[in-house]
Amino acid sequence: MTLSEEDYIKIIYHLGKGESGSVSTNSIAARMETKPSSVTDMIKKLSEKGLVNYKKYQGVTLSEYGLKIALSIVRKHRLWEVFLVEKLEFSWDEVHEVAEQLEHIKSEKLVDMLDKHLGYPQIDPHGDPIPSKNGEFKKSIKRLLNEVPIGKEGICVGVKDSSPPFLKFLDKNNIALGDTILIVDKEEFDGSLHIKIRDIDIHISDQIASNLYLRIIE
Amino acid sequence: MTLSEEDYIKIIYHLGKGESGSVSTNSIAARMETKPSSVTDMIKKLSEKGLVNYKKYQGVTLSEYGLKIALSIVRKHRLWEVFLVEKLEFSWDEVHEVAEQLEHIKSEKLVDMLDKHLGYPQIDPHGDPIPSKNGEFKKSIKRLLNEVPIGKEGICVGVKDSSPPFLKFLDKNNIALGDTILIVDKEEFDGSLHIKIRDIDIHISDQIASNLYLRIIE
DNA sequence: ACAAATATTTAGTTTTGTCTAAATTTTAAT
DNA sequence: ATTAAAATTTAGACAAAACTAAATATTTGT
Ligand SMILES: [Mn+2]
Ligand SMILES: [Mn+2]
Ligand SMILES: [Mn+2]
Ligand SMILES: [Mn+2]
Repeated sequence: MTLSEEDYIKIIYHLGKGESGSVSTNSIAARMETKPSSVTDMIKKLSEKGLVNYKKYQGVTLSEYGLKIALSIVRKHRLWEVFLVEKLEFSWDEVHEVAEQLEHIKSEKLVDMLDKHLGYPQIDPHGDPIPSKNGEFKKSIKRLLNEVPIGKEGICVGVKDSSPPFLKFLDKNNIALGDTILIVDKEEFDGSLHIKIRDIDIHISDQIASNLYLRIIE
Repeated sequence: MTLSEEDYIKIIYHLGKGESGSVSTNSIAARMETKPSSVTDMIKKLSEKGLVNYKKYQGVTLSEYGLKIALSIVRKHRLWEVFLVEKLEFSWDEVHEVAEQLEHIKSEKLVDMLDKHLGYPQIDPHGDPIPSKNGEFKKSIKRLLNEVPIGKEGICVGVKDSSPPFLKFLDKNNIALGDTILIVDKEEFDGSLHIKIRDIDIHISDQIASNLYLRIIE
């Protein structure tokens, strides 16, 4: 597998999750930042190699073999992201570009030992699940913080309200994207929440909670 | 710089240290495991880019700019080797192939933070010096253990006698390639040595010491 | 149902890095 | 000083991955 083939396979995997299953040439071209004609050429090659199922004008889906490859690349990508954040002090939003390169390094032992070195993480810094060696992983869902049941834990992955006052509030309360948040308790009276973030308990209003997105595993 | 260009530059750097300075087309071809005609093509391109000095039939040398690039690749290669051994439990002889890939990852921050994560190592697992960010590094020399002055430290990089009995002896005494060895003292009488290896003091005969190579910095 | 718009594929080039075979230059041997 | 051997370069070709422009196929709007 060349680097380029791997990127195509990974993109087809990500796009293929948008229901319908079959992925269009143009959508791949957009994600790859290339031209549709180049995509057609590559799809033909991937099809000949048995990585995708393809019928002219009908879009493309991953074969079983292609899915296996896709998952192994996603696994590597997310493990490297964890490494960059946990070990090299990268922040949440700096890791993607580098992981995009590191995911192509070929060495089974490297991936295994990296996994071990990181303590077999289940999710990456963006809250996305990391496939196991044989391609299994738990689904994750994105929910507003105020809709998360008590006792659940998730990673802060986005805001609904992105106005400066709200962002400033988050900053002042030391809540940042990428933080792990545990829902400790919810007040019946006003819907406000007790949450635990970086081992510190804080209390936030329903208004705040309804503007923060959490990604939850399972 | 493409991956291939970087490999050529690195090889020209390594071959260029064998006196004479100028590197032959055939020697590059041998190291790259490619044909001399392919080397000529690449040399022309590198020459146009100002990375090497080249005159037809006269061999090639790195330009100042080319040397800078070469040192940055060597730096990355050796830092990754340290990472693999120190953090991922790779052994001495398993790291090269993987480092050969990792050295091409492009991210200044990655290299800086990796360096920090590793505690700013000065030498790689093979005892070779790691260039600093601005390309400086100490020279290293390979010497027989019995010729190393008292108080010096080095990394065990090879054997002169590779017969099974000798290798078995090393194994039994827990001396392995890649180990750091400190010369504690030398007995005048028989030339035997007191050395420290993995914090353990051991006593070895001159005969042993004259069959082990150490790589010493500076 | 049909024309217009959109999506996709084909045809023909380009760039990068490689190859083989042939030509040229340098080096080594008599 | 020639000649033979070895090293190097040139010429011509190929595969991978991209592009542009043109040709088809599919969808959509009326
Ligand atoms: Mn990638
Ligand atoms: Mn991620
Ligand atoms: Mn390399
Ligand atoms: Mn090394």
